[in-house]
Amino acid sequence: MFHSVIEARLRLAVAAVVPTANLTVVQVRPATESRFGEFQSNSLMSIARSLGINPRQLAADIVARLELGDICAPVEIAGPGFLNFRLLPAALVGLVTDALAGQHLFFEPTARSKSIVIDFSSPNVAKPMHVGHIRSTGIGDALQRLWRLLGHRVVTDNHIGDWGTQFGKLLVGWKTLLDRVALEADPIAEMERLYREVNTRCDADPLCLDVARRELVLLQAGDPENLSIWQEMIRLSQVQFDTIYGRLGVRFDVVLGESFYNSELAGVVGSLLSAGVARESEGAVAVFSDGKLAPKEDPFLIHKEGEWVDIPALIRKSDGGFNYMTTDLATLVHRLKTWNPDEIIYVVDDRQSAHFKSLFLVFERWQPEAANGVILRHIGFGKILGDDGKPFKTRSGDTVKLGDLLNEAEERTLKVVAEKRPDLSLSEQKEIARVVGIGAVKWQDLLPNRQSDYVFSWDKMLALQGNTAPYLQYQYTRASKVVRDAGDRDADQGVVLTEAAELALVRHLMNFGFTLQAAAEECRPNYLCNYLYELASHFSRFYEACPVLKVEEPARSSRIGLCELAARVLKLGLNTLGIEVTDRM
RNA sequence: GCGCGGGUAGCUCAAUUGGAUAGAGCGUCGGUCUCCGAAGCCGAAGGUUGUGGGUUCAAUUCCCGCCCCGCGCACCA
Repeated sequence: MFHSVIEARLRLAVAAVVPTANLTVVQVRPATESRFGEFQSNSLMSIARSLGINPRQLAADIVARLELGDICAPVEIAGPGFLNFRLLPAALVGLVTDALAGQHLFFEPTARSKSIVIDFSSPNVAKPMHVGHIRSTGIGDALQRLWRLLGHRVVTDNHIGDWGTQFGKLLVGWKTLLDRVALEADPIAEMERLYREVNTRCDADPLCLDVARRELVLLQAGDPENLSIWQEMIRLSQVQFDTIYGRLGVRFDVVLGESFYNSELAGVVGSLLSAGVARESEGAVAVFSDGKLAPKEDPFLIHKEGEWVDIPALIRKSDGGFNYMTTDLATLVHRLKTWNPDEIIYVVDDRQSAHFKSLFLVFERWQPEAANGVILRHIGFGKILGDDGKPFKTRSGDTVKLGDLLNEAEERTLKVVAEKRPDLSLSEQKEIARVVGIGAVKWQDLLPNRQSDYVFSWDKMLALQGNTAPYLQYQYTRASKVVRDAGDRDADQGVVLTEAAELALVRHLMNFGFTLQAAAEECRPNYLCNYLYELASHFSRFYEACPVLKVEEPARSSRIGLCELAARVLKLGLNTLGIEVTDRM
């Protein structure tokens, strides 16, 4: 790709002129405006600054050493020291020709493949998946697709909540209140009912709480009856997970729930104690501040009533039970041992950022060498809000179940499809409604910057105009329709790029790879969303301005080719976000 | 109180992490189908980027103060 060629050669030139320069800061990026050419570099100005020399003079010296005559017009030095790169028309034509010949699709796999574990979704056993799971699931799935597309080795791991204190109450409910018929009809709803009923009883009756605790202890001790009930609850929940993930097109390489690590937890605590990282406190075992960080940076300290006091991370409760910190440490160790990854990515709600900060620090203190060899990243995200600016709920104030949400998305879309396309059969309409409805939910979720909250709106996500999944999917159908109607393209006619709309489309296609890489590295799927929306707009303008099937050769074949490439990039890009396309809608 | 996010057009959000004249969508107003799919396209209006300083060729972005909003702050995850 031209981007990496230009960047590599620019680095060579910089190294020749300034041998001491840090070459990683030398970066080339797509030009912000077409009048600046195809690519630009702003890096020389900061290098000049750190060297205390005139940036334009430095730029002139470097440009004199720069060998790009085979692909670029003479490099322009603009303003205080920008470099502007304009591709030769033949280079652009060559790039498109190669793409049409199947040699690339405007991106290239990484030269340095990493292995990455991605932890996302993490639903709980015996509870319905709800709207809160969209974000982790959608963002996590998009990220794993992105990293894989670029040639990295990815392991996706669904860390299911299949262990914990809630099972005491669930067991009591199962043994005393279970309605077999209801369980048969809707197992999740029945288990949810059991939990709620026991929970309210326990709030009023301490005796009930005691019973629940006893059931939990029995479960943890391996009591056969409780164990088999627990396994049945997991099995029933897994059916729900599989249904939802099937509809979302999400799959995991491994599903290792919290319970998988039970046998490791005592060892983790023992190891942390003997390493001197943890100590006993008020009957519990906890990790305290080691005083090496400034109080403000230290997650194990908190400012209260005028002084800094300890807020240790608990790894064993005073009753002997373990916390999720302990489980997360055991999980981390297991992942390192099993996959030896370069990076582990946790796609979890931003509200848990303090937990991950603590987790990573505890691990560093516990196993410094291992921690040194892996990058641990908490990829957080904001909440989904309703129209009222408060967390998104149903009218009656309940959490919105994910299955219901997907149903509604499909139903609402079906109404639109039935109205717009009465000529299609019902089954075709339903298939379109499925693809568009699910796509709309995902797009709305992936489009905003992940760390900010966003407002959930049926009307906005299903709107047929504007920055929505239906708009992109529609542009895809237009492009692919032309390609279908065109029959075989005459490759011998060559690629001709004369119209402004053609050039704008090609320039944008060319930036696909740059965008994929940025989106993956920053773990920001919205970069790809923005890119694809712009691509769809560029295509639409091109389609409006340039007749395809009705124009003389060689423009005809050339433009069919552009439609084909736009369609392929749109489809691949959307698929990388976990969104499907249809040929008709 | 302390920490972490956030505050950008009437509304909902971007801004490739310090770049060139801060961009989209919705809404408003206007134009555009005898012509490859109008679920489209074109145009107009709309901004002191919460606020006050600072750093520099350049600040929505980095630093400091202040004002609002959300979230978190040992034995739930």
